[in-house]
Amino acid sequence: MAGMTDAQVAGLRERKKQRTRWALVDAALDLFLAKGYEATTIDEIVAAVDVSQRTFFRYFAGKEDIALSLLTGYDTLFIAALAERPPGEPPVVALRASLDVSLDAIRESDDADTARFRKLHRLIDGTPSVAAGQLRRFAETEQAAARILARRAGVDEVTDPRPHLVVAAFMSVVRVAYETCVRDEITEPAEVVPRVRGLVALAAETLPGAWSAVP
Amino acid sequence: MAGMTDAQVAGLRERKKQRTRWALVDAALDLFLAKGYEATTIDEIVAAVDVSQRTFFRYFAGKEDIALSLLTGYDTLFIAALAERPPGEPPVVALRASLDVSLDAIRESDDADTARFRKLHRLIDGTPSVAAGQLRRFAETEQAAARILARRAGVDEVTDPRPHLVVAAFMSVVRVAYETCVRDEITEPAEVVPRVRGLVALAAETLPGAWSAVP
DNA sequence: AAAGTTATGGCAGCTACTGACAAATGACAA
DNA sequence: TTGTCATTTGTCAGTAGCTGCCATAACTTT
Repeated sequence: MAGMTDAQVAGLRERKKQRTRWALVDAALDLFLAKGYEATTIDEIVAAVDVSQRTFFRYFAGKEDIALSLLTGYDTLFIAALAERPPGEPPVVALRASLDVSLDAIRESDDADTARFRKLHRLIDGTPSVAAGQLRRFAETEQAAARILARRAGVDEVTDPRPHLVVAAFMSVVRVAYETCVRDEITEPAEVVPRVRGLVALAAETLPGAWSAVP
Repeated sequence: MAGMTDAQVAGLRERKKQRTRWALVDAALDLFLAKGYEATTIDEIVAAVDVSQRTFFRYFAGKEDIALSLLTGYDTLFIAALAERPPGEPPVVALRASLDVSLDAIRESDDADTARFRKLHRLIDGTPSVAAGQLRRFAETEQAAARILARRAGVDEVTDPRPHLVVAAFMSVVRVAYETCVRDEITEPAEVVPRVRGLVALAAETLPGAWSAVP
């Protein structure tokens, strides 16, 4: 795959939109890293790409949105993969397999997306409002995943919270894994991916014992 | 306890500050519920209490902050309780005991705080930006709790992520519990508290099996 | 009662964000 | 090619969140 961000074949109009979209993202990430997230204004971003401010807000909901826009593709991939896992499979197995799909996508991204991934990880480190945006993304993905697992298991997600509990615990482990990467300034996809896998594996051996330990 | 929000004995100045602070909170919550969170402006809140907008921002960082300000006290209580648990205790036991402390505080709050609690729960339901603020609060509490558990266990929190994993999973269960309350419009502390305890107990029996199920 | 400390108010200003309308630009068919 | 249609873009005007600055008012202390 050449990354999920390019619009293979399409009309001139669509290609042009994608170009300005990613031009805005790249300009924003560069400015954020150069002079700080809060200190960067929308006006500076749109000036670098030479579009109007109004156009910016037609593409993105705000600064936080453009900063994290790279990751929405991987989230979508994760959810799509989860929806196609065989129904008989245990929840955690399905979640780990779907996570592997999105991690593979991160590792096999093209150069442009890899560069954006690195920049984003450097940005999140030391920018609380972007980190807060991350939390929102994880929560949305969690919601979608819980719905899928509940349907798979054939239970009503309103009366039975167990699918949601499993997904929440799983996603929180993934989140902690990414957070340790940010903290240790591990920005390379080739290093991030195995670390996330490793922490999920560690959680799988650690957490069951931690919960049941009631002396 | 008469709630953690009143300033027992103190100078006139301090008492006055607490009064305007909670007057602002109550005015804000009422306005948010009456005409919607986004539709309520800071100007309307300060007009109801008759202070200047500038003063508002000396008390609160913004709308999100004032909406969730009631809960910061309970968070502080949770962290303080966790810090005083005996060091030999297993992490999850310490976390559950500390959670009980903050849940007891919620149930034994005075009438004013109970009313605020109810309003806040009604507000979060259907107000995404306030719900997002909740996520940030939980993340901050998680950070603090992880640090305490790491010190207790005598491990370096940088090299050993296990304390953080346990706390993250635990806090995510608590968060899901609150979310189900909001979804089911359970606003009464007397109903919220047992439900949170129940979901934590359910997680304790469900999650270990879910993680280890690797056929 | 005076001096010192701290909270408040008023203002000026910046930035994020939105609605409405007009101009430009790509899409498509005759 | 040209004319028509749909969509995108720019401009403008306005609202609201938020901050720094300085003078004034209010409590505190001696």
